[in-house]
Amino acid sequence: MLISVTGRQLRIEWNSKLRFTAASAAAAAAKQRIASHQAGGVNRDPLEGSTLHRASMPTSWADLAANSASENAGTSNSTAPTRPVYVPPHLRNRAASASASTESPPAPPNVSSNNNVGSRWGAPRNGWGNRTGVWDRREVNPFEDQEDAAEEGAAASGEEQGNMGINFDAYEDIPVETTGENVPPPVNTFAEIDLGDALNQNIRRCKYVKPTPVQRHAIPISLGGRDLMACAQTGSGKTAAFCFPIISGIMRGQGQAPLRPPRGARTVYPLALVLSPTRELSVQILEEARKFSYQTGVRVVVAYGGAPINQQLRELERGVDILVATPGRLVDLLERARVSLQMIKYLALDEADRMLDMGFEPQIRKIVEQMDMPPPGARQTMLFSATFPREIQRLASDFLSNYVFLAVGRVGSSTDLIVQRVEYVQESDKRSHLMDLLHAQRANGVQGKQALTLVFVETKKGADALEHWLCRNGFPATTIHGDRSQQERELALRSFKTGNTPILVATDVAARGLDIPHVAHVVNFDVPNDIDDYVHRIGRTGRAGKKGLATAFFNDNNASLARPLADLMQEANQEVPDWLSRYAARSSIGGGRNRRTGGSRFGGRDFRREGSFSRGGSDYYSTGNNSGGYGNSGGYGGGYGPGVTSAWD
DNA sequence: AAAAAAT
Repeated sequence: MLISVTGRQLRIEWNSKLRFTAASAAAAAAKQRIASHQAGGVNRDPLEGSTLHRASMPTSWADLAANSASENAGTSNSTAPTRPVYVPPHLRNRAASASASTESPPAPPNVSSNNNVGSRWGAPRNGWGNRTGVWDRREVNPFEDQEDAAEEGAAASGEEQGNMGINFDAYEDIPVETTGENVPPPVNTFAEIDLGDALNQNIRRCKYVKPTPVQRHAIPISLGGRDLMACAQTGSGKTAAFCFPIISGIMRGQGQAPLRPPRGARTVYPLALVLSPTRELSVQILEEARKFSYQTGVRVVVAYGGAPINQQLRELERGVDILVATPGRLVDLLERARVSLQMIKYLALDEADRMLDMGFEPQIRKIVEQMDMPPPGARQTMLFSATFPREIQRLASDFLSNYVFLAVGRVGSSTDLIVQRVEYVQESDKRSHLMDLLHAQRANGVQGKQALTLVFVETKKGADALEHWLCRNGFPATTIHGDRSQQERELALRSFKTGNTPILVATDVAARGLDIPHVAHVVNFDVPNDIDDYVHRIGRTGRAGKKGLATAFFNDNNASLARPLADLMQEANQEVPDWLSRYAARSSIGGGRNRRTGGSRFGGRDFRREGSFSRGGSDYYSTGNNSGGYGNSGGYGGGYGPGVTSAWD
């Protein structure tokens, strides 16, 4: 006890000292990085990335020694300060699988006496590096529920297990196109890709039989070391598409990394960063990533606002390889120097258009460009966005290096998975109309877990009011919006997912990315002003290839959406009511400012091509390479032949 | 105009 107190005090003292050196070291590192980058010294291929780290590492030995000394001061088995050794995750886990059941598994020789292994794995007391083995006993089994369920009822098929049962047939005719130089060819199966045993096992546990279109294309591109700009929505298998290459890359331990940079002892150095717009989405990504990285030794940690920071700091101190974060909280952590981005090899931006809509561009630019993150080319960057407007194009050219552009058609765009209905409902009739729908649903016996209803409203107050009203009228409802505490939000989401309150009233906080199985019906109680928001909202149903229904309450207040809505429905082979067509014709006179840009069923297209078209030159990106251009499903016998070209006509 | 996000 005394020792730990002493150790703590010592660490605090050292910390303040180190803060000074950390700043100058970071500056030196940045200079060095820029210099080596300019000199071409940075290895652009992460698959042989060892030079990357060496080139960018600060080498102040004195600071390292000081750091080691301070870390060792409070512990009993310390010897002379040793050189911090990086042990890649695949080695960390080696002892684990061999001796998971043993009480005290043997430690790899290079770890055993290393209390200063460092900050990435956090405080010595908690980090794996300090324990007798590398097995993280605290790693909870993310598949527990599922395995329990499987034991109880052996009949539990994939289909029964929520989003595990993906209807792959629905994906078959999703059009995909890639552009860029030397695009790595897509794969048809996970087996074709060398992701490693541990990851393959997790893929099996997830019951993923076959990669989705975005995965088929994106995974080889990322494994090939290329940057990626992907137009795809959540629900298309995006999370796995960026997680698999990251986890596999980290496990390969590309680049014997190195000495721990001299920085505050409590600074952590994640290898991968995933940015997402909302807290709930971050949590969801975390949960998926934990499944994928189970027993790989790769640690995933989440950081977001609205929750006590201390708990997140403790989690970080236990070590982090992949950090999932919302921008605000991450900036906070960076400013406190609790997180350094120096070691980032993978950067993934999820729902980038959403993040810009929410005004995150300054934070994102700060994180990516103004802190200590390696520059494009020295890291691998994946940018995901449902749409591809000018701002995203700018972001792409600033953040990415020689990237591959990948456009995946909307899930359900070419099938009738989501039945869209638009009903003309006056503002004052909305509640009773909703009640009618809910009664009808109940009468049809569609209720309970299998039929969750998600009701979107425009305002937070409106959400609360509607929730109350529904509850009073015998429909168990809950609500999620930005005025509720994070705890309330998470509780509401859980209660909805479990079917406890099968109606969720939500603002746009829930519009994008959230994957809730069994949402059978999305009601746009208030129609959004932006067609993209509409697309995202209805995308909460018809997930993973299942059928869904979307009903919109439309009235005179929504005139501006008439045209894009009618167009969209037509594209999706939905029946467009006559009155809506008339509305659309009337409102289109003013000019289609709200019209979708880019290709019909895709969120956008590679603007580099448009650029080359408009310059009148040859189409650089689609000629003279092995895979650019329309209908680029070469070598990929999957069933989307005709769909690809027609989607662009 | 509203929503989200750091405190």
